[in-house]
Amino acid sequence: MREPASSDDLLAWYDRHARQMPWRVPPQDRAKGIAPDPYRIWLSEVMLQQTTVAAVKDYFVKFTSLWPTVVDLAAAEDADVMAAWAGLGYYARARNLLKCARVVTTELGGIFPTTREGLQALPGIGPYTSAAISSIAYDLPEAVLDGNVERVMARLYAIETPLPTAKPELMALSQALTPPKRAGDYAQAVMDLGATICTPKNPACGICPWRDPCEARASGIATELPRKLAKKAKPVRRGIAYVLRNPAGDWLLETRPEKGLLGGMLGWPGSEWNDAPVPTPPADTDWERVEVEVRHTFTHFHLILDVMTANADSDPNVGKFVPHAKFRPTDLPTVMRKVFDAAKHRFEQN
DNA sequence: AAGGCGTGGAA
DNA sequence: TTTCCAAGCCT
Repeated sequence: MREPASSDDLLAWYDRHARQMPWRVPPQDRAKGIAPDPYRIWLSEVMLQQTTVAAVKDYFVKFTSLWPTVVDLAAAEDADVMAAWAGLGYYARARNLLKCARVVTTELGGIFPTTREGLQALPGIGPYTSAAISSIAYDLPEAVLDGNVERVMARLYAIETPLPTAKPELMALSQALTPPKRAGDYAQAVMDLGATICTPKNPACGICPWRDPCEARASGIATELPRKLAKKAKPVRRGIAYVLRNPAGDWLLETRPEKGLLGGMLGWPGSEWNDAPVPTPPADTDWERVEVEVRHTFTHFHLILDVMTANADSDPNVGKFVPHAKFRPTDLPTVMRKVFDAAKHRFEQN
């Protein structure tokens, strides 16, 4: 009979192996009573939703440099925040980030709620993020359940039920293991374990602090868990993007509608994206097609774009010309930056 | 409540 | 090349 998993064993491992991150207060500092800044924990957790630590780090540093407090962020221009988020993906997060910052600033005096319920009432904060802020920022014993914890719990207790059906069961197991003290360190420890030891493909069971109590390891099925329902195949859609420059060298761009794909972001005018896109040139001029197609994969479809370029002085029927001096390709979402990269050689001087 | 919503790195 | 998937939320 094996001993059940203990949070103490994991915390002892975390004390020695905690990863360093720009938003993290290391366990040794935390033990001295140094508390994390709820603003930084909130910002990091929103950025980390479905996003890797490696991708988030630079964005976190940029955001906290530009906007050191939630009050600073609330006062920012929408376009500046969307531009700073460009490339990170899931742009609804950036829109909700601003909404949340403004609610906290104008209705809550710039102070984040200190309960899970209060946090979860805010835009962009769901079950995971409310638990993460509660535990990491306030040391409340709220259990986090993200992809890491799902995998660790499924293996530790050999849960064969596929996701997402197994979520409630995994949540109960996660809550049962969450200790009353050091809840913040514990939450970060399970996620570190999932990210570095209990990985999806080749878990390093030999050096896992929970190798003894792990039921999946005992049964030799660790790599098979968690089981998941099959996912749908991605369809291929096509589209046409138009890159237009006027005689002054300005670029024709449009701010996309708030809702939907790439909502609120800058982009090139273009057709709809479907099986057989209808051309929608934004100005009446001589368009030339770029030889190479742009390929990009979104969450639920593959996209192939034809890129059309032109120089024109007639008034376009959509969008706004952005002065060349103010145009930064890095302000564009990635698919639109790819379009620019494909088109730019057409506008280089000879 | 099932599907929309980004991106880049790893295998 | 393709697939998987990473600290999910919203509708």
